[in-house]
Amino acid sequence: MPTIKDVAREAGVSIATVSYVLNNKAASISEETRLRVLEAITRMNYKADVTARNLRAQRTRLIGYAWHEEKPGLQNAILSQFIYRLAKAAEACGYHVLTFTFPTGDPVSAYDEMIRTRRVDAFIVADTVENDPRIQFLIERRFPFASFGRANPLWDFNWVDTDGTSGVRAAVAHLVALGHRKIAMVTWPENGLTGYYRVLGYQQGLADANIAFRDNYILRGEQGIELGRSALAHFLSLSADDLPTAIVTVSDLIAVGVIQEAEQRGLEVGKDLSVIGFDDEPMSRYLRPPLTTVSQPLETICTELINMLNAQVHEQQEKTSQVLLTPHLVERASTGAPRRP
Amino acid sequence: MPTIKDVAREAGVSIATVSYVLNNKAASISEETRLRVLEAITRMNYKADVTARNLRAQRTRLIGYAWHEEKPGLQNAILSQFIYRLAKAAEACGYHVLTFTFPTGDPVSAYDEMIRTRRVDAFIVADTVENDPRIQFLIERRFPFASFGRANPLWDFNWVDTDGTSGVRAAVAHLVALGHRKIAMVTWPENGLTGYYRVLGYQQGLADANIAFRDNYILRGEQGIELGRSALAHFLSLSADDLPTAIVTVSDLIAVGVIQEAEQRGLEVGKDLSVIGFDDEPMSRYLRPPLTTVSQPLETICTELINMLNAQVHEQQEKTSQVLLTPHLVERASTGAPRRP
DNA sequence: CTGTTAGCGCTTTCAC
DNA sequence: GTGAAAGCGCTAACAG
Repeated sequence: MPTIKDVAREAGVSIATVSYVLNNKAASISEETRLRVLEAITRMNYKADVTARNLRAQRTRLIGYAWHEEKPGLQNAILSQFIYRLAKAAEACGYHVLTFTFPTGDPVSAYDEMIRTRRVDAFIVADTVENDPRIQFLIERRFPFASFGRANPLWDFNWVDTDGTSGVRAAVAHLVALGHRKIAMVTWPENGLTGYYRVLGYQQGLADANIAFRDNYILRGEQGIELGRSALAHFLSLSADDLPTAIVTVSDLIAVGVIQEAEQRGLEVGKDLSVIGFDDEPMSRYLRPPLTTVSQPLETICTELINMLNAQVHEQQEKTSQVLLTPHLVERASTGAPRRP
Repeated sequence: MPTIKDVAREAGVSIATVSYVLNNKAASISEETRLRVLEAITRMNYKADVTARNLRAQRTRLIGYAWHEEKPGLQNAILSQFIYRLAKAAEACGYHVLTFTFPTGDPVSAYDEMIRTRRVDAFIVADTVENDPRIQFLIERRFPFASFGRANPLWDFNWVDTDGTSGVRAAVAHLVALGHRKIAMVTWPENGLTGYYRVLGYQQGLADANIAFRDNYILRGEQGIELGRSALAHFLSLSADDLPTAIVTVSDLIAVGVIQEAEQRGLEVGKDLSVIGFDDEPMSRYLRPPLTTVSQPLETICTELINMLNAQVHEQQEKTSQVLLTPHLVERASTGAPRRP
């Protein structure tokens, strides 16, 4: 591998000159030598050693992303799309994404290690939980990071999030427009922030249409498909008059469960029962019927996150920013007018 | 951030001494100074700067992994599990995984860039295709890498792969044991190597049971769920006598499509029709019925890959190795004895 | 305009 | 046993 010295020798100049050419330093290099150096560079197929550059510049151009242990069946395909888009957005700014893992019990020390060894310039945190200890830690440490997801309304840090409230609200509005009045919801356990905002959207959507909120129309649980199945079973066990005609869920996976159970019980989804998911996973358009769902604007999320990092790292900006992105509803065939409104 | 100098000053020794202690260099440091240094290190919360170390050692302790653009609906959840396990296996050896992306048209130049800038010490290549240009390039370049997946039987390089042949063969054997004789297969287009090996297993499985191979029992296509659906539709269009009682597929996603179509047509999967997938995706156990499938030994795959890299990078080993891992069949309820054998 | 030189933080000979 | 010093490959004052 040629170094800057080799190029300098080849071009008959000093290494400083090569460096100037490399970095387009205004320190005006004569066109003649510039070309000579450039020619030597291409001839030797030279590229600057990034480690040496980084040592000199005291940065790594690396963004840390902690890879989450996936609980079987619980995770969605969204995260893997997310990291792909993140890598792309990072590359557009000359960064790369360095992945690492952390033990479930102790999320913080893996981040700490990365900071102390100066492995990365910043972090992207995703899949956050309420009062996420990683975020608390990074705030205290005053280390640059941006989060996909909120953690605590009182904490001041950079985050981007999908506005789950408006997403679910739009979902409910869509159902109401179709003529539904008996709309149930399936969501995660009570302690999560993401679920909280989505339930809020559900309640707002009902309120918009002057529909009373009923406790027995909301069901909570952990596991995606299973949850969807048991949720529908639960709703169908209500008295005939109370049977919901539509079900809003907080993930496509849950919606899949609802659809499976419905088909098995001979209900035609989209006709007898309307179902809405959340995420717009790649497979959702291929379900039968294709799933109406709320689409997460992943690409925008990622570019926003990277922008925040840039603002923080480069421009030493102290002010944090928060971005709430309105998702859009993708109307497909799993929703339709109720049979008996 | 404290540097080695700060520690040296704090402990009243030279930086060399600190370095010796840090690296447990046999250059016998007296127990007394060793403790003094150690104490200074903890007091200052010091950790060696990894960039400086890397520059000195001429390595990065980074493994490059190119993130593939995911075609919506085509990808499986396996890859995202794979990269998590890979990150874990890498960390066990003091490495981290650096992700990058490449444009579909030109896979090679992104790898080239990483090499020339000395960004990574090695690559892990996954999701390979026949005659994969990335592999050809890395072989020519003589750059350390290991591949999850084969590419060309004539090329000599490090790879680990799931033995699709034995996996599908076992799947067929399972069906035969249950009493099936009319076993069809759904697979990818003809040009892929992975699909080739799996079809081979299908043929071997039939041969094992003295069942004749029929052309119209094999269907090919691209898109997972859709393919499964249309495949079943095709098979059901055969004359009554020819109707297959079991279907083997090359992915869980395809199997999902088959199951969906079957349910919709009133067939009870596991009774009227047996279906087998491949991959054992996280969600597959939660399908109704739970999917019988061939499980990829991801954890072993990843540790093997990292081992190969270690052998190549550390021990300058020239000899390549190839590992074919036998997957195991996970028997669940989507398979059962045929109704009319 | 170009070259000399001092580091960035660390490891490792080579002296003492 | 410990320290001085060279140097990994690069950038950026500072001279000239």
